[in-house]
Amino acid sequence: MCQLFPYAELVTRWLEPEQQRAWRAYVRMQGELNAHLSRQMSVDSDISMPDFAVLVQLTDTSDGRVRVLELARQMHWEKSRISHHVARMEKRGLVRRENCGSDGRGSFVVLTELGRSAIEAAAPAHAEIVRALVFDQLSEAEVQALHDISEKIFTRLTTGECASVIARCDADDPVEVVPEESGCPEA
Amino acid sequence: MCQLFPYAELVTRWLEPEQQRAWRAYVRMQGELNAHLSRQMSVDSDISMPDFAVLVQLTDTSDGRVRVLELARQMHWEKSRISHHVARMEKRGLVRRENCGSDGRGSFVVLTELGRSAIEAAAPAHAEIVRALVFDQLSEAEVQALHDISEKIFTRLTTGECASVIARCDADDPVEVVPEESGCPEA
DNA sequence: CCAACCTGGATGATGTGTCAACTATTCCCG
DNA sequence: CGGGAATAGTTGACACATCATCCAGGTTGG
Repeated sequence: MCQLFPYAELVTRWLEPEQQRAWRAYVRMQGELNAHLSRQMSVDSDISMPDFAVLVQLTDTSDGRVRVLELARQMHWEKSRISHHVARMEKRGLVRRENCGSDGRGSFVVLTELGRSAIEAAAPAHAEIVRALVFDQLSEAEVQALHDISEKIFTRLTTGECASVIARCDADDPVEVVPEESGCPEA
Repeated sequence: MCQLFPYAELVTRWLEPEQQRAWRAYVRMQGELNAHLSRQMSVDSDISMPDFAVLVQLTDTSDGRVRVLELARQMHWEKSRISHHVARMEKRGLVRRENCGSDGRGSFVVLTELGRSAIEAAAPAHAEIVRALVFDQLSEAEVQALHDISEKIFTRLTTGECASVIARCDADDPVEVVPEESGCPEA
């Protein structure tokens, strides 16, 4: 009755006991949190989390228009993912594609009015639920720890031999991670 | 150039600055880590992460056979998810379905030899990569913090008004979370 | 016994993510 | 200028997740 979750036996045998407890707790939490945020988003607005993420990027630019691959790079998505997703969003009127005059192969993704109102409607509830589910549970020290832990792992992921996905999108540019407090491992 | 990631403006306006930093770092890390683990798993073995999770559950039982909904409950998956996934795995020979004698509607999911050897082949590399990507980056204190943070959020997710998904599978039984060191918030 | 209901599970539609291949442009170099 | 090579983006096939719906086998109350 202790195998509430995967990784009970096989995996965690090669991790220290505290490590395996932490890993199982993390994986489980992360899965539930993602599911919960997605569901909540699609319940109290008409968009999904991926829609939301795209719309945020567009909202962040002054003119609400971004080149497709630029979007991919900012979001750490692969180009086919962004392409497919933009196609779906276009079908629903959340964005629109426009040809790029200066580069014949390129195109812009442009925020529509519908898209703008959709994200404005969705954002407050999302922020609220993140606060309620995550930050209301944590002390200041834990918030700091969450940040540091995330940065360390992320840095490891985008450094050295394992930059795979990311490498597909920004090729030469290793990845724009602000060191900020690296204390970077030997890898 | 600071909008490396979603949630830059719209969302995080309603979180404290340190909270928004932590949230963005977490979301980004979590996305990359999931992607990386999945890719790695399918590169150096013939199974996916979801396959792996199912196989772990089966391996954990003495006889390698579990009722479908029991599996769903253990993994916090919804029944249709497990049903679809088992169907795909069956097609590849990793598991097999067997009718349940004592209950005419029920069926067991049974680990096959192929399934057993698949997970035995996949597990070491997976454990190794988790260690390398995660635990090699963290101090003991951080491992502890990761555990505590995850537990707090998970507890909040599975307590009170927001037990939605989970509620779909274990109905009456609120959820089997061992308190273990709750220090549970007022929620 | 049988009708209403509940439960275990399967199914189909749709949205999403990944990979591999493809097209069309632009760039670069001779 | 011309012919690769790189770049921007699309497409199709497939794996995966969710939802709503369905069905068959149990359970219960009359």
